[in-house]
Amino acid sequence: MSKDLYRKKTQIFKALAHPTRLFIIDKLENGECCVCEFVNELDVDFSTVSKHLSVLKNAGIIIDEKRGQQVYYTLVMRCVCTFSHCIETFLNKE
Amino acid sequence: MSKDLYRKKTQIFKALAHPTRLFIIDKLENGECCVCEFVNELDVDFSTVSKHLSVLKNAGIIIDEKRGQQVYYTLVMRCVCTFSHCIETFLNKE
DNA sequence: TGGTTATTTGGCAATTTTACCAAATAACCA
DNA sequence: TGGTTATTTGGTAAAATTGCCAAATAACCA
Repeated sequence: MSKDLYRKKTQIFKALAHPTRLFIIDKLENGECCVCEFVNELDVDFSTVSKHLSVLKNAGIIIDEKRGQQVYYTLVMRCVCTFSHCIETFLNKE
Repeated sequence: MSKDLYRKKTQIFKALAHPTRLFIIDKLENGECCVCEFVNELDVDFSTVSKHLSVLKNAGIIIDEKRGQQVYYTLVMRCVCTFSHCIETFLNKE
């Protein structure tokens, strides 16, 4: 496999490698959410949440749609959830 | 889900988020390898390879076994491969 | 138009990750 | 025992990531 493909794949894993971003993915598993919903549940600045969302968006894991004043995010790379659940099972065994 | 679980899950993703470590995982999909095999195929210092292996080992993704002078590594978190293939499919679509 | 709300962007200091070199350890063999 | 090979560990400078604040944008409403 090419170096470039490994680099691109790495970007996906890097995008997921943060507690806040994993929380966002978990919430999105059950359907779209607007930015304000994440801000309400996370104890971080709204600008920080926005930057985490843009990391996931740039990686192609989620997409955004503006409706009125709000921006809604949707999970497109659904297999992240499958893997995430596998990790949970794995962690429970230890 | 607890903050601690998110932190632990993040460690798994961080451990995977490097081109060299993804290459290692790919090779291990087909069975165990010794450190020297990775060093031969990667254009980095052997101490660097060793440190990447220890990152994966500490995350519980691979395990090691010493036989003679050599150390062999085996992939235990096999679902990483499934996800890795999903990402490849995803990247090919774009 | 002016004000309010929702979100993103720019900038920056603190923290984390990375890769190399040199040195340490460990197993084997002469 | 001494030398060689395989691997890990410690140290360090460079690069990347993070989270906050302040400022910019963008949409809505009075």
